Amino acid sequence: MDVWREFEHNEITHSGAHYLMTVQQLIEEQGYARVSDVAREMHITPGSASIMIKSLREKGYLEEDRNRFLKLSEEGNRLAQSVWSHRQIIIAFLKGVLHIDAEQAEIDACKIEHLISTKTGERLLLFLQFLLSDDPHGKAFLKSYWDANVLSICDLESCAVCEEVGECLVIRTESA
Amino acid sequence: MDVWREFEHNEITHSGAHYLMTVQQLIEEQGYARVSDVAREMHITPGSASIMIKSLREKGYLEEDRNRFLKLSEEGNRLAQSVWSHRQIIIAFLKGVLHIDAEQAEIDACKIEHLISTKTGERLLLFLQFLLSDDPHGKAFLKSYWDANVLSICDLESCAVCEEVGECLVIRTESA
DNA sequence: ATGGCATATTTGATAAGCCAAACATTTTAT
DNA sequence: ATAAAATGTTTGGCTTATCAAATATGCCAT
Repeated sequence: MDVWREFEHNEITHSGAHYLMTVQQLIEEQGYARVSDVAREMHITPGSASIMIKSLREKGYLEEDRNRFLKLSEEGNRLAQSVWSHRQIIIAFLKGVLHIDAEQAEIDACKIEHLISTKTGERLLLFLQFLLSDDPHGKAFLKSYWDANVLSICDLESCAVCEEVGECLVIRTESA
Repeated sequence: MDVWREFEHNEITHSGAHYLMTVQQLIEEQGYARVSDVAREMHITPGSASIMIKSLREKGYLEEDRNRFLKLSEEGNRLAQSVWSHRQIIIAFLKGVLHIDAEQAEIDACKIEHLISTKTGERLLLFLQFLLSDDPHGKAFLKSYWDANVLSICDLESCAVCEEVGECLVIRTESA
């Protein structure tokens, strides 16, 4: 009961998820991540970053070595990966199926990526995978759907299934 | 830029949306809504409700008559209606297409209903409407998709397109 | 080894939204 | 008409996550 209060009961907050993903991204891009790197990247003050990162350390999502270089714990990595995957899947669906423009798709995905359940993420992925599979019904359906609805109101330059759908699924299935 | 900060920039907060929908629901069900009715219905203290309702009044979403009976302003009504429609559409998609079980579908929908853009809600509705239309590609696709994927992992008692999809769409198109 | 810079942390403030508890007001019932 | 019950508001406290500004720590170069 009180489904509406579930809004706060999440594995990670929106803010927390973005700290973790930023650490992951910085390590990938430049090999390391310190408090100030995260702050710069996220456009928040070092003070805010310091406090939030301390809290994420205490929760076991982040670790710091003797030289103050951050890395994700196993749990932190799992979380960041999960949220990131959800984002890719949602963006692929919004752009590739519903033909939402890229900017809006990213905003929508960013808002809900940490809120959808594992099950929903999983099923949405299966759905997209089927649409891209060799089964002819998927393509026939999409074509028919776009012909009937979307093309007439579509504000995208291209209405083909976006490349990103394919990319995302590859990345996701590799890392899963 | 800073897409992740968009999370806070919404027309209404999660909490606010539920206050408005509760007022709407109470008026429908019992003809009136006072501060204490809303508090009781939402399982929050009258103090909290008093403060939040004052704030929603100041923002122009709620009005109070001389006898302290609440009603939605035009803007409040529009917002509540919009969030409620989004919820119905998302639930219909999660249950009817992805075969997420009812309980999880409601939780997921409740978390994201106030966060998705108007465009996304609109397109998702079109998508569902097409799936339910007379066009044969929709049905063929769904059957093929479920045969290939979902039936094998489906934990629902029934895998037919849920009744709710139809209901929701009727309600929505009537009120739109 | 001392000044200067980058980096990190702490402090005090803010905003939302909840709680409990005290207080105020209004309605109802006798 | 007055006591009791229902209803509404205020106050102070809590949490999360931000900011600005002050302070601390460490590092490098002269």
